[in-house]
Amino acid sequence: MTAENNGARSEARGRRDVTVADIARRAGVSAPTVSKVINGHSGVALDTRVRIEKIIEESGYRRIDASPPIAILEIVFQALDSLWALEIIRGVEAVARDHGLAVAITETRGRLTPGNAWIEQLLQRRPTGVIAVSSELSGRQQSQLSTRGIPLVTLDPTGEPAHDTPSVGAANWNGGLLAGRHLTSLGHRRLAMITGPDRYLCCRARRDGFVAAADAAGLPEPPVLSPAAPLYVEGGIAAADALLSAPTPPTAIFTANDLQALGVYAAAQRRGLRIPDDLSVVGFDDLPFVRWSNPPLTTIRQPLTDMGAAAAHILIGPSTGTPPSPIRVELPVALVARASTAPPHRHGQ
Amino acid sequence: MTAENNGARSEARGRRDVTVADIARRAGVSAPTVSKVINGHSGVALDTRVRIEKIIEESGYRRIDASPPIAILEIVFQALDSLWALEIIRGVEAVARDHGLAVAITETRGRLTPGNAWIEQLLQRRPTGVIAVSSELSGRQQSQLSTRGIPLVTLDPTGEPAHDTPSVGAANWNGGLLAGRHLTSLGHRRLAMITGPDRYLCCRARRDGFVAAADAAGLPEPPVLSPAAPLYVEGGIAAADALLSAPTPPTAIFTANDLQALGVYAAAQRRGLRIPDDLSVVGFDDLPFVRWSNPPLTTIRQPLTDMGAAAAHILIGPSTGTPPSPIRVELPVALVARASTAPPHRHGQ
DNA sequence: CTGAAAGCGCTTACAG
DNA sequence: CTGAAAGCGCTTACAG
Repeated sequence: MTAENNGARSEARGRRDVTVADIARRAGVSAPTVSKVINGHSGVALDTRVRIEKIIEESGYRRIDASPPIAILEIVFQALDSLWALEIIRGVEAVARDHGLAVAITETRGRLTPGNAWIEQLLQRRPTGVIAVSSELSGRQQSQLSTRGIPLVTLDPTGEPAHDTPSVGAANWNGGLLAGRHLTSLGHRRLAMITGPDRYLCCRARRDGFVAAADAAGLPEPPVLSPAAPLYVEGGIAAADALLSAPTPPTAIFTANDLQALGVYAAAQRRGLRIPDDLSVVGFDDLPFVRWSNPPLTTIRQPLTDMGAAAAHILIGPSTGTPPSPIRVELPVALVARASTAPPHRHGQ
Repeated sequence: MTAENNGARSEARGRRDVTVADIARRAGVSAPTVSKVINGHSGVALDTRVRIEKIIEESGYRRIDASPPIAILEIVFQALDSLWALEIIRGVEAVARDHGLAVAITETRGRLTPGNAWIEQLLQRRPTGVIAVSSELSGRQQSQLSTRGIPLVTLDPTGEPAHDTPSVGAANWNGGLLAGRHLTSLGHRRLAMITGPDRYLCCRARRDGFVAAADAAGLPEPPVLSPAAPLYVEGGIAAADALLSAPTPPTAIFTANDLQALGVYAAAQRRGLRIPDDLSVVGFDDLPFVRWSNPPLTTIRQPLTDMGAAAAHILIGPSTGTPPSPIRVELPVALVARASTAPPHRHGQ
């Protein structure tokens, strides 16, 4: 008996599979210690653990008696409550489908880092790959995945992207810049922005790009920035109310996403402000229904479906077995000018 | 060490798993002989083989280190392009989550019956259950599932519900009735409805309920029914254009879903018709964003999230192993009166 | 924190 | 055709 094993469906393999014993030998430790590392048990010194993890990684270790990975791509969302999520799902699904994979969805219910119950369950499913959308796996969770050869991609990462995790995002800073330029070139001088939660890097990038555009246009005053508001309609309403109550209110508002922009619509409506005559509004995302809002919303289009597809490709691409290279894919963004923006002070009909 | 095993993720189980050794004991043979039978190797007398196979069957033997059926609920959609789908996903996800199950999504891209490639892949995944949303599995597909003990539930069934498949839906006929009553009690006499594709039973039920309300109110003429229109904004625009071009246009339009209602908004806007002053509109679904449309849409609320949750419960409930009983769950529907409806001919401000 | 020892479920090679 | 023995990959319990 050579390459064949037991306790497992023997699959024809060119080379002998690497075993726990192999790893132990290379790491100069015993098999039980390696076993502990693989299963995330405690009782292993940090440096030993790190050394072993590295060797596991290099060797491409996989349990010999493990069932083959399930043909599933897992997506983790913080919340599943906006078309935003569905657009991403569609992109992932289209690519997964073409490769005979299903798509599994879980929601962390607002938690930035999914719980450990989640990862345990996921590990049992042995998916082909994982896409974390606006979520951050803990270091332990990341190594649990890599130990088992399950690749991870971050979509629209919320914080410092981990060094070795590929990520996909949009050109957020550029989007903010486009919004700012559009408004200043229309002649607006008193700009404001409703910002999103600070922990999202994407929101900060949008804000910085917007401020940069105002700066480049030589505006006398920088844009007024609202305190961070939730990325929902309600968040937009509250922030817009505050902004529009100022002694000299802005003539144009850029929002961190489309939902907030709809909130600005509602707040403006209540005050009898007409859009775009009295107030210009620019959103971010270009969700399918905003072209049907009244008036149709000018917004920065983020290619959510393409982003989902790109993430899926990164996961599926290396079907040869090579782990995905640590890369960052940044997809372009575009201004979609519709009817919610116009030159300022255009009163009358 | 007793029920614990190795070479496998040990899962807490109430009862000890049956092993090859157990079977050997019961069959009065050695473990290697049982092993040969299981793996289809030669060198076992026919009667021995038959006896062992019988015991394996009875004992429900499963390799201890084999992966258990995957803890996944599969949802099949025809299209994944509306918040409608996401609401259902959320409902399923919440229940699945509580039971440690993931949710997998596939899209048939407009096909009423998913392809056979889909079911082959699904069978390999061994999901815990399947929810078909507005789709119909072929008889063969249904029996492929039932053979493997994978339960199926139909959500919002499009046609004749199969006799033995449980289904979940909304009180569509009643919803149509509510819409009609609301409009007639407001004083409307010239009603119209934009209908959905005929193959959807839900759309026909909505229409029939609406017509029944008009009838009950003693209207001189039955509602004008548009030809079947796609359940999207564009479908609503085209159908509304036709309806509003009539010599004596309707004063109120009921649509087969919210997206179509937004299409009516767009068509009305183009003609300079104000809602609700010149035209009342009632939608169906109550998608989250329609309360932010301008004016906020009066609509029939369909509890999509609850429907998803109900479907998941039917699948998960019989965790004892009994198949779900053939039932139909019909969830109630409610009128959500907002600002898109008013008495007719209320011209002036 | 570490690993020798024992054990598990399963399979192979081979003697009868 | 059958099974005792040896072996595999992995894990657990526990002594140091």
